[in-house]
Amino acid sequence: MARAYDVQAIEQKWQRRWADSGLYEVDLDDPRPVQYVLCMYPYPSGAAHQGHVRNYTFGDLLVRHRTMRGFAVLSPFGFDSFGLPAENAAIRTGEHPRVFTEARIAELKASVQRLGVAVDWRREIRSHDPSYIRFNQVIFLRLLRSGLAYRAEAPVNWCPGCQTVLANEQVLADGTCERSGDPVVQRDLEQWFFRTTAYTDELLEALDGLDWPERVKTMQRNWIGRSEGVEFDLPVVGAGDDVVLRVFTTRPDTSFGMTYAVVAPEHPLVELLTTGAQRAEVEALRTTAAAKSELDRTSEEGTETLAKRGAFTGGYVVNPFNGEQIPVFVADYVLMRYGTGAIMAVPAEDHRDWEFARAHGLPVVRTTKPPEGFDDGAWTGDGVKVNSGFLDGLEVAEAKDRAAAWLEERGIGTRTVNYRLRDWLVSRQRYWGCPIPVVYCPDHGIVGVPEDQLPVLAPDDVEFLPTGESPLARHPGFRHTTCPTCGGPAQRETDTMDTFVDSSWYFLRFCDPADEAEPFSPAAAAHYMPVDEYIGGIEHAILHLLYARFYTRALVDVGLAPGVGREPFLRLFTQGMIRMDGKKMSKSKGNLVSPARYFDSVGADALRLSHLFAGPPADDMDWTEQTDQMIDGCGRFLDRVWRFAVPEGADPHRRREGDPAPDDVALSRATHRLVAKVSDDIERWSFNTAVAACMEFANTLRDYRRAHDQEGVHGPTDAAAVDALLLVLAPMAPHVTAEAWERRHGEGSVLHAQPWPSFDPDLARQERVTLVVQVDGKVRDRIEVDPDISEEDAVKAALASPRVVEELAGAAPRRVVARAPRLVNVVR
RNA sequence: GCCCGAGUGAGGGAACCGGUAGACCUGAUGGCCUCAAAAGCCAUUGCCCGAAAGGGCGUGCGGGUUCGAAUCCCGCCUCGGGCACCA
Repeated sequence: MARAYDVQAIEQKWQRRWADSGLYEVDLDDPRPVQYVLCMYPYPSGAAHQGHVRNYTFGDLLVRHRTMRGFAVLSPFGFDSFGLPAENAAIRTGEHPRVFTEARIAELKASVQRLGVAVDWRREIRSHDPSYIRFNQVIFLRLLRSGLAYRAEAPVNWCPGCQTVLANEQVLADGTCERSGDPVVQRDLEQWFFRTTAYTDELLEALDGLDWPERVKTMQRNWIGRSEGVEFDLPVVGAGDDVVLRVFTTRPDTSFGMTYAVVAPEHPLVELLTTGAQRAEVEALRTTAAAKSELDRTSEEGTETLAKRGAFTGGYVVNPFNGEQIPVFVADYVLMRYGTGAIMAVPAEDHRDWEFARAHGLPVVRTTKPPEGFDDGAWTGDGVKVNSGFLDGLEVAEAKDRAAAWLEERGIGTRTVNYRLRDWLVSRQRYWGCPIPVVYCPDHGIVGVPEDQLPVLAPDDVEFLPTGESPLARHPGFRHTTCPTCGGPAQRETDTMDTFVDSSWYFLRFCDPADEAEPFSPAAAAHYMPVDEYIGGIEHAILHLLYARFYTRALVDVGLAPGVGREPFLRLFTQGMIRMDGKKMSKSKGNLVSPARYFDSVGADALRLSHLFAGPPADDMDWTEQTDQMIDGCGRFLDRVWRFAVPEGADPHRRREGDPAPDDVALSRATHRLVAKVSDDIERWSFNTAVAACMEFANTLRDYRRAHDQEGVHGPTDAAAVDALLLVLAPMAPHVTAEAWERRHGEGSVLHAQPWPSFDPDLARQERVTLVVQVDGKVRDRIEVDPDISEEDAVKAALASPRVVEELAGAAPRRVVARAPRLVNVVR
């Protein structure tokens, strides 16, 4: 495609110019009001792909736009550089993860710079840098000291073949190890945790005040999974007065309908409940349950398996509501870690209980009257209570409350809240991550490495073997150390932190990236935080965003971030993903379309513009055969803009001065409308229509110039139109607009240092608007009217329309609806 | 199964509060320019009837509310995403 200007030379020139001028560098003493615009820092997987381009195009638009609006915009960039892919590559090729990772960072950084993104590169951080590791570890130790980090036994995925713990991602869907193919089992091992559950309620409640997509907030709410209910005791038959089975339910109103109870295989009362005759069956069930991972336990379905997954213990408990004895089953679908590890079963009002009761031939007693015509299955909806003693006749909500109060009065139950959210397991048996700075001393137990000895760095002289075991665990020099307290021989922790820890505070480090004394100065963090616009993929809706919210609170509470707000991200924008052939475009799917070829052909401006123009930023975008043509179209548009702004050779348009003629005023009005429209569209993230408005304006400008070919265009009006177009396009296609501006206004005039254009609302209003005249809701005429036309005059004009006169044929209209100046509807 | 989100020309999309459906772009067709091509420029482009003027239909499907529905309500269908034994 032949272009109107030298794309490569101009883009290179301005990228250098922006970097050299420090236009986008901000400091604490900057007098301008602050904005913090941040794109989620990327895992460096190599050169940028289209997802990055889309992300950074949106972010850069905001950075440049807000800078022009007079803000000091903090726009940092960094790399989430620890992670599994580098270590897997090391195992495959023997190349050290650092070498591998830094090469990928160089590639990604080069392509981000080639995109022309405005970044304060002085603030670049990489999570594998020793300074970042150091403060990661400082924070860990502070959390440890305050009890927010702790070590405990937890069920983990264990591969017997590899003799190691696996991450969930390394367990295949069929429950086998991705490397050895052995079935993965659950094992209890000591692991490190962060106490996210200390903030459960706050994390849930504070969601209401966030300017985030409702979808993301809902996902977080579901993930936290708050459920209110009641815990109460069922006395165990024949086991003495104080032996009780405690159950949790959200439906205490259905208690009269419980016809059996179920306990988890690991439940401590299983031994006691199981009778001799049932022992073999119960033991068999417990053994298979223990061998299964939770994934297995939760993936089976159907009545047949339900029958096999539960066994009668032979024991009975008493329903305190009606004194009836009910059998106790053990089943693997009841989870020990949730609630009390035991449930009451009400088959009439719970789907799973219904299925289980059918499989085991257990009775069903309805306690909520189902609606007419509903006769089969569990009814979980509202209704009037029946068969429920003192609850009879009440509605479900009221009955829940009464039943709970009844239990509390008798001292056999309490209202409780259960959550799905668990503490965050942060230890990884991995090399390429931040070492956990802890030592195990035979005499002093867990001892944190003193802060002045940080960072604890992983040694480089390790072997990467395909055993699945971390090289750190096999490195005697790293492993054997001395106790910081007593100096005696001790063992170093060889686990590293989950990489989500790194990404949970990098936005704070960006505020003060060179600080050698502390993770960040609280004053600097308070100055820039919270992030005003956080932009990234929807795939981070739960984990990263929840962890970062937790971590920010924890940092405030342990005293590292006084004065910083508890919510890190004021506004969140989740861009849609790019799909190709119906699949997400990603490296692992092998369907990447590299931005590099567009940089080399149409240039960064055209590629950026096409991402903005393709559709709403939040929507998914399909990359098809037509996408290339669309990108070319954006290049053609930029060529037109260039030719408008920088005429080649002699200016083909004669220019006149003096008073503007009506046509000139019309162009001036269109210019004000353009500025108004683009300003508004950018505020509401409607970038695609902002681009469309620019294209429409270019058509208007073309028509104006063509119409005045003979007598000449009005110089000042024409120049103002072109300048306005360059200014509003400046955040979208920064290079070509910057060059065109400089050629028009002379060396030293920097487009992106100009203030964002203002507009006159009076001029931006349409001079004439189209009044639509309908008869019975069908369009019959269009009349050009003054935008201030009164309703009365609008009706008068409509009724005078020949088309309306014809339709009415002399009859009086039954009704006339007027919405001046847009519409009059004549109803016959 | 439950909870979200989305369905508009040949394609991407626009219509922000219920008021001209299809802005803008891509593609396609025809034309101008050219020795030719590229680039550029011009015109047409939802479907049907009609020579035209004009008319009818049309926003996944079926109903409803309204003077008026892509937009609101009810019931379906399809696609995408999240959660998925959480008691």
